[in-house]
Amino acid sequence: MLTQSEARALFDTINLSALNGDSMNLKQLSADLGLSQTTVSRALNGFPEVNEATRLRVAEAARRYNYRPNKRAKGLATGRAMAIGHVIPISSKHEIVNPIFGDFIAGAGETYAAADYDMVLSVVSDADEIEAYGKLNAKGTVDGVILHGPRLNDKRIALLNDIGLPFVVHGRSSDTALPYAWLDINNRQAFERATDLLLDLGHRRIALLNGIEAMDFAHRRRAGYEAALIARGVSPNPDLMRSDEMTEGYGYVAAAEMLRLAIPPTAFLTASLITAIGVRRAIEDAGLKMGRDISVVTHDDELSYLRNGDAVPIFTATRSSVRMAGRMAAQMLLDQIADPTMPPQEHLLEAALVIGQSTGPVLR
Amino acid sequence: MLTQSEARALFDTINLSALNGDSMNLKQLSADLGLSQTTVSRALNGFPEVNEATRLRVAEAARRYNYRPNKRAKGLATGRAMAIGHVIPISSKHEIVNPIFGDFIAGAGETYAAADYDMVLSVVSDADEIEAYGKLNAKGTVDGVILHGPRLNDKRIALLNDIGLPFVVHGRSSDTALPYAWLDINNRQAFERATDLLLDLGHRRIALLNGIEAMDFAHRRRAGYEAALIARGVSPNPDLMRSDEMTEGYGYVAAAEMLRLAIPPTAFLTASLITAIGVRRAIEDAGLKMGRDISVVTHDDELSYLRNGDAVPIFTATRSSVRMAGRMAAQMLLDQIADPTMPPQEHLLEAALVIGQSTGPVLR
DNA sequence: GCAAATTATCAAAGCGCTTTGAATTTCCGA
DNA sequence: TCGGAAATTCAAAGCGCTTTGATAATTTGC
Repeated sequence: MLTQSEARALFDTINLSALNGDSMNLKQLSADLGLSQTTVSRALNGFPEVNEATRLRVAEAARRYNYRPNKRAKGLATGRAMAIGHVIPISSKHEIVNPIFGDFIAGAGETYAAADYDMVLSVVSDADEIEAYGKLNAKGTVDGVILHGPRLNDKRIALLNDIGLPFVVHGRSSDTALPYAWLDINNRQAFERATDLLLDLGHRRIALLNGIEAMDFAHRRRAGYEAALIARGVSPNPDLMRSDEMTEGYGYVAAAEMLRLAIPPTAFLTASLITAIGVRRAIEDAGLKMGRDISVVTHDDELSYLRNGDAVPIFTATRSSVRMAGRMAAQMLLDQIADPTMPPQEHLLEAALVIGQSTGPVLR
Repeated sequence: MLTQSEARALFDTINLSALNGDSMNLKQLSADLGLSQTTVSRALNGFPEVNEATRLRVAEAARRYNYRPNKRAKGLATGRAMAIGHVIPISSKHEIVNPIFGDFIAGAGETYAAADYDMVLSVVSDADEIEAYGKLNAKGTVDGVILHGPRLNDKRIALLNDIGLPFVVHGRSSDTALPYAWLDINNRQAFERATDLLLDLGHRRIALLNGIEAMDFAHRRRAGYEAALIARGVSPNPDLMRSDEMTEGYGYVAAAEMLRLAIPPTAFLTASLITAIGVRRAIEDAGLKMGRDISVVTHDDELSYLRNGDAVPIFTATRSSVRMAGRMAAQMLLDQIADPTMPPQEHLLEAALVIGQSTGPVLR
């Protein structure tokens, strides 16, 4: 018969951790190895002052016990969370929980995983977004954040600067005085080129189904569109411009209405593939054929589950992978965290203009 | 002139924390209040043994200093991570980074936020998924996980049971012996009813564009579809069944091919709205009209940015909000964590069958 | 062959919180 | 007015890690 403490001692020597996950810890592991916690910790973290033979022995034991340093303890000791935050405001108006976000997150997640960082998502109501950053920062939940969906003169940028939490903006914010790190595509130029293409094909009544124009990207796209029109002496027509959240239904309704105008547009420029799909539906409902009767150019974020055709694109499009953007933005942030003295990085990606089956010369 | 230590002392009394986030902490706060850390901690955490006047004084100071307990320290002391994990395997084959996932996450995120839990996303390569759970568990990163995209006899369920990490499955896994917590929609019945509807309309050649059938939900949907056919004496025709990832392109290609058959189908049953959009494109490309020449029924997850029409649905559909499912699954998991003795909860949601403009009687 | 330098290891403090067990204060009825 | 119960508050230990500042073991230089 064992005494209670004997039983306890025996129990402790048995390796349960590999099975039930009840955490082998450093104390236990170093006791088993007959080493100090210091040495074991250093062996595992690649410090130079530990004997190579010892290191091997430690590594082997760690593997056998499936030992993984407790994240909270490590974080508390080092002062680093090893996590990056993404705040997702949820509102009826502007849904950032959209397909673009999913792909961006996937890309960023790949980068985090490679660097052994976690990704923390905070879903908050629109009103609580500002507070959410303060909270993440004060609680020390994350080492940095990615800022999504920047608006014109976005006040979140100043906030993050003030609280001193490293961040990278996916997109840019016009009229923001402070320097800040950002990764954006050249929205203005992309839409200018897209509009140019349509003008080259003889189109003069070109409709713009833009995203919400309080969003910086949409603002820039409209600027590109208007600049291209004006450069050819076509004055932008308010009847042919809409701005809304980029849903399929928006594309359908807006296009259907415009096609019923006395002088309907001959081409559409839309802000997302999903909206373009709505436009196509409206075109076909009107008994017309896309690419012959009506041209469509869209922006294509190369979403993984919504491809714009295979070899030959369905839609003529300005194209830039949002997933790649996620990977890059995440890396920028990790770099900045690793070296906080670095000046804010800026990254402007050019979108490709790919020709698909949705555009053609204007009919006379 | 101040000595260094005087300057330091002064510095310490100034409330910088509210501005720069350099963490007011419990020690500092209780020193300022002239109270012990114990009392301050208890005041903030609502323990009964603290004087109400004191509690007010503490709360007020905490607010003024924007004090938020350090998450890692709290977690280390309590042994709880206050975080839930979602593992997202990323592979070329089966993209879980799909629109459904985004909405589910949004729903779950709402529940977590309300309970002051964080959401941790782990993006891993397909091969690393199993290890990812072990890692999250051993490091103590999360208190539980949601299991996504269960397959038939999914081995991840046994793994999570073994390591003792609380989890809830979004979906179910047929042929799994162990009891486990799950939330699923009644896929079988939904597709049985959808097929019934088409049969009632006189259709006999009904095509099924299913999801990947290694996935449990797709397996059940096919079972429902076949059961309905057989009940009416129609034998399932392999030429009219496909199974693949639910993209738009898949819907288009599969439908286009089937419409070229010697005896083409008169109706399609598809697994997602996106696939249905591809089917519609194929129908229109073939010069036919959806709802008149060809009927389409789809499953609709009520994604926030991809609505199936407004008042009148575009597609006749089996409908169930995946966002709501996210909310519920998250709550189930939190409940289970709060009371680990609870037997695993099971939740079966029925899908609504809503009639849209995409179905009609078969043409003779 | 011995002091000095180098290498390998360790004990203990500290990260910021919670919680235990004890100490202090206040309140009440006898 | 006094002793015990109730109400408050506190000091200290502990969560599992890293890191500092020794200490012990081994080599090296002369």
